[in-house]
This record gives sequence, structure tokens and C-alpha cells, in this order.
Amino acid sequence: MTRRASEPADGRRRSTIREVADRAGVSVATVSRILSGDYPASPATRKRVMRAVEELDYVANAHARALAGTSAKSIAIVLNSVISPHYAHVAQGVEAQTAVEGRLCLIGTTGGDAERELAMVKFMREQHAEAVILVGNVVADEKYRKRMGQYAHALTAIGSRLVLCGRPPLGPDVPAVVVEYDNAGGAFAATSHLLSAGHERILCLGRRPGYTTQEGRVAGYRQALAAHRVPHDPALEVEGTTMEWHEGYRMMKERLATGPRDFTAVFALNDLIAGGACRALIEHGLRVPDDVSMVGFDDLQPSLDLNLTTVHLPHEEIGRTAVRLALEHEARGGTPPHVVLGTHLVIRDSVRPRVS
Amino acid sequence: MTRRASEPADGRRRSTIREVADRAGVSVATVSRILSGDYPASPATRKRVMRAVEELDYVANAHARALAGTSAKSIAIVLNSVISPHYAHVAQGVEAQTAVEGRLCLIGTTGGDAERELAMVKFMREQHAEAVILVGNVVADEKYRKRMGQYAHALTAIGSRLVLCGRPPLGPDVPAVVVEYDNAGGAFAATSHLLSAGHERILCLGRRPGYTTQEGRVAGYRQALAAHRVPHDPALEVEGTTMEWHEGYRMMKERLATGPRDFTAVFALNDLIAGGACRALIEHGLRVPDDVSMVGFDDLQPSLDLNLTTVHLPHEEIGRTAVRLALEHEARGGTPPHVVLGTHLVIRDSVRPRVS
DNA sequence: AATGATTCAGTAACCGTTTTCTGAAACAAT
DNA sequence: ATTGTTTCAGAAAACGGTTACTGAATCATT
Repeated sequence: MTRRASEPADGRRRSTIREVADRAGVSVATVSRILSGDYPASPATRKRVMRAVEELDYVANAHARALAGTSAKSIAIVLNSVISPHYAHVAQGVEAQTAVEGRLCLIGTTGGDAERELAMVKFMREQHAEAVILVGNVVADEKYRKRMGQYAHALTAIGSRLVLCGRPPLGPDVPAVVVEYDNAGGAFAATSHLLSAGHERILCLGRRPGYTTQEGRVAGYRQALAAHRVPHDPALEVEGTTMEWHEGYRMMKERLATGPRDFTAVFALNDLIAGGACRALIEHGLRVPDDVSMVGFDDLQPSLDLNLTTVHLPHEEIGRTAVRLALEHEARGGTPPHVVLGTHLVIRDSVRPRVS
Repeated sequence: MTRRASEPADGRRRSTIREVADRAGVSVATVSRILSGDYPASPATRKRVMRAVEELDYVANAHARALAGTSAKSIAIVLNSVISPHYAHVAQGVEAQTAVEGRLCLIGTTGGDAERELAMVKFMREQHAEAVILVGNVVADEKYRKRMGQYAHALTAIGSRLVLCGRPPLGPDVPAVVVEYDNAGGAFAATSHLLSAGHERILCLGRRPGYTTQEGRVAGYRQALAAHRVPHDPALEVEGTTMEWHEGYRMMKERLATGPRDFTAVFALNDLIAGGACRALIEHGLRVPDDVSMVGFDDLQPSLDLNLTTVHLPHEEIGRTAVRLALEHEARGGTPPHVVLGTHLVIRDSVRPRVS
């Protein structure tokens, strides 16, 4: 046979189990058995095989092994980007629980692109992932539901499963495990905290219609206003594009530029937005919390630097739960579970009672 | 044949190319060729095959495909943890460049554990990764060099390669590509900036002997002092364990508790430490930059929230470069390259001239 | 009309493991 | 000495694809 095209130019080649067997003077079957655990081989044979393995620096071909049957199970996580602290924490949780369950973790990123998401899911399917965990905020339109439905059925068809993490459920006929945060509940607590401090004009920063995460948080904000019988002024809800620092900065900057300050507190839809907004306030000569109170959402790194009162989300826990539920559901079958994880407020020092 | 143990209980089974072929009434070869690209099949046949694929929801078995020869090349990145913003950015860069090069990116985390790192490298070797990129700060002791040497040779032996990212090189006889930051240069610039503002008592926060990253930065700090003929006071170098927020907080807190303030500026070995230190200063009634000037290192999220002057590191660039070099080197052969990426100071508002 | 070129599709070998089945020694028991 | 058990190790059949080789139509050429 001629040399394969994929071989490196320098002629180096991965050694096979056959070569190990030849060198040790045994059959491939024996090598395989000795390597894959507790086979009652004679000490002499075992030693010869192990020596051959070392000398050839042999590692098994994972693909061949998988094809033949036995292979480490793996769990896939697909997310927009690994540089978003929130996603990163979820990935960490998935990774940790995956290791606990004796599985391997495959991470794929999509950059928020539906095409790449599709490709990623297909890839994970080809890799025989036991479960595919999709994480991230999303527009829950009809197109999305349809796409997810396809994923769910395609995965189920091959004995795998779809897990949605921080995404809305898809309806009873779609076999997907769902793990969510209680966004509305957290926002309710955050807003109530400000209301209890006497604030009534609370700016809500980062609204984005269609996006489920933002919508949940805005809903909680409104519920809190209603519960405290404070009139809801739509003009206090500022719309944003992304949920990033610069967007928070931009929103607050524009707000302060276009008119007199008509709020005494801010509810930022996440900590990054809170950070940007704080910077804009400071540049405007306003201090947090002395002049303006602020509450965030996420309890990630920025809240430490800002000393920000914020809503704590169990980021890693959601990842761990996703894995656990996927495997439990695999074992048990039945209707896929839908879990909502609770949140709680972390009090730091970014809120002051309103001076009247 | 009896049912395999790995099959799910509900009897769902991944369909094979054989089933597709049967349903379409053609041979497996035809299906394979049609699916793998531009094969001149008659439109009728192509349509029949595609329909069968859709109906059966067929995806190829990646393992079988890899075994048979053609398979997507992949590049592996192994890091301590994905929640560290710095690592995450590097991973992002690797991911991006990997996609550009038409490869797949496998991410594995080790939690800083040498055992898991070993297991991870072995796994990536089994997966036929074209290159394994190891990223992260490290103790460069003899044991470490030996371990890396083993990785490098083992990978080279199978036509793959080792890439060290932000780790020290291993010597001329070890075939590993190295991409580093100019830690000393960045620290020199940061410290010089403070010195130019008139500061002479500059606290250096986060020293950790043995760790190459920290050592490089401390070296730059000392070089800058020497260049400005400012006496070097070892008592100004504070030792830390990790490079995290709480450690920065702790170091500064302890420093302020144990005596009068004997410094006018702070050089934090990274932004997280700077953040913690800022908080401690504020709690002590000291303002940044009015009372104490501060410079950080990394230019990550915290520097925005803190408005911190800091050393910018091309985090994503280092990841992209690592991939590019790995593939170039694969094509060209020869001595593996060693690249040092430059840094630059980003001026924000955390430094004031010293008032004398 | 005979021949050569081209198109399309099938046959079968091979990729590197695992694992079932089988068999040869070695040993113990009668 | 014969037989029945173990113990250890080999032969060969999967696993699910890819692809070199081959061959039958179909088409163009003289």
C-alpha cells in the first residue's frame, strides 16, 4: 500500500496495536485485553506487552476503540462564547459534573450564529455525545422553536438528548431537558430592595424585547413596581442591544445627555451593564451609591470591583444540574424534567435610602 | 447478533450508511460518495439518497469516518479553568483561528492538576489532535520540564505537536512551539509610568517565586526601578498565593493593618489583584487615584470597572498565534518557533502625579 | 457500425480496535 | 495413565465508514 496522504512528511507514524503485539511476540487480542484492564495474563506476558507499549509510545486509537464498542462516554456543551463570564461559569459546572460522572466534556462555541450552532450540534451527534447542552439567552421565535425541535428529535432518535440551559422550554411534545434561572424572581427581589429603600423612579437598563432572559428580568421589575403600588413609567425602561459593559455605558451616557436626571436608582439587567452605567454616572459627577443607587444581576466579577448589590445566580450549579438531569433522565426515561433554579440577593454597598 | 450493551433501553438506534443505501436502493459506496462532496452522481440517484438520509435522520459515525481515513482535523487546547478571564480569552483566540483554518477545537480543563493534565494530553493524543496547546502559568521546576519533555516527544512521535502558550520554553532538544508574552517588558512600562509620575515607593503586589509569569513581571518592576535609579526595597514586594481578587484584598488589607502607609503607588501583578487592593484601600478611607496611584496588568474586565491604567496583553492574539504557528510548523518542519508577543500600556485614570 | 471515451455505480479491501469463540497447555483428581 | 478443570492466548468476526479498482451503460467519433 502507498503511504497515506495524512501522514506527516517526516515519516512519523502512530504505532498500532499490531506493532505492539508483534514486538511483544503475542497476538493483538492479548495486547488489547491486557491494556483494557484486569485480564488474567501471566506476569511474563504482561511485562513483555507493557514494555513494548512503552518502547513504541503506544496510545490506542480512540476512533477505532469507539467503533469497536467500548469508549468513554462524552457530554457536549455548546455556547456562544467562552469569554462571557456567565457562560464560562456554566461551562465550568458542566465540566466539573461531567468529570464526576466519569464522562468527558466536549466544548463547542458558536459565536451566537445559528449556522454554527447547527453545525456544532451535528458534530456532537457524529461524536456520539450522550447529551448536548445548549446554553444561552435566545430569541424564542417560531424559527427558533422549530430548530430546537429538530435538534431534540434528532438527538433522541440516536439515544442522546438535548438539554436547554437558561433557555425557555419548547412545549410538551419536544423531548428536551430544561434548566432555567428564576429571572423574574431575582428581578423582583432586586427591584423590591430599591423600592424598600424609598426609590420610586428606578431606571431599568438593558431591555431587549424577544430575548427571554431580558424579558424575564423586566417582568420581575414590573411585578415589583406593581406589588409596591408604584406607577410603571415605560420611559424608565431603556432598550439595549447586547448585555455588555459598553452598552451599559452608552445607555447611561445618552440618558444623562438628553435631559434632566429623572431617576434616583438603577436596576441594571446584568453586572456588566451596571459597570458601564457606573462609569457614565461617575463621569457625570454622580456618585454610586451616594447620588444614585444601583442594583445588578449575575453576581460575577464586576460586582466585587463595584461593590455592587446584585442578584446571585448559581452559575456553576446550573451546569452541574444540567449534566445530572441529562444522565438521570437517560436512565429513567419518561417526560424530560424542567427545573427552575432559585436566586438570591447579595447585599453589598451600592444602595442608599432615598433622601426626600 | 445480540443487542449491544450500550444501546439505550428504548431500542432507539443510530442508523447506518448501510440502511441509507438499502432504502435508497443503491450501494453504500454511492451513499458515501454523494455525502462526502462533489461526486458526479445522476440527479435521480442523488435525490433518492438525500431523501433516505433525511427520512432516517442519518449522520455519519465520526469514529468510523476517522478510522477510514478522512476526518476533520482537530486542535486541542488544555487549560486550568475556563472561568479565568485570561484563559478564556486565549481559548477564544484558539477557537477562532482553529475555525479559520478549517479545523475543530477541542477544549479540556485540568483544574491545575498535573494528573489531569497528563490524562488530558493522553486523551487528545488518542483523539488524533493535530496539535495540543497547553496554556497557563506554571512552576518551571525540573519535574515540570521532564513532564513537558515527555508530552513533546510523545506528540511528535505521532506527527502531532506540543504548543506552550504563556509558558517558558523547555530547551533546544525539546520539540515544542512556544508563544509567550513579554511580561518583563510590560511590567517595565507599567512601573516606569508610575516612576515618571514621581512615585518612588511603589508597592508590588502578588509576587510568587517559582511561577514564571509572576517572576517575569517582578523582574520588569525591578528593572524599571534600576533604570530610574530608584533604590529597590524588597519590603515593598508583597508575596501572594493565587492571582485573584480576594488575594489582592487580603494583601492590601494586611499591609495597611500592620503599619503606616509607606507607599504612594501600587503595581498589581494583574487586574484582579488590583481590584481587591482597590477595595481594601477604599475601606481604609484611601481613594484611587487621589491618595494612591495604581497600575494593573492584563487589561481585562476589571480594568474597565476600575478605570485602571494597565498593561494590555493580546490575549486572543496569543491563542490565534499558537494555532497558526502550530500549523505552519507542521507544514515546514525544522526547529519549532519561539515567539514573544509585545504588550502596551493602556492609560485610564488610576495614576496621579505624586504630591511632594 | 465499430471503436474509444466518458459517466455513473458496485465490489471488496482496509482503517485499528474489541470480543466471542475456540483451543492448547498445565494442573489436579481419580 | 486417563480424564476433567483451569488458565492463558490466538483466530476471526464485527464496528461503520472510505476509496481503489472494476465494469456496464451511454455518448461521441471516425
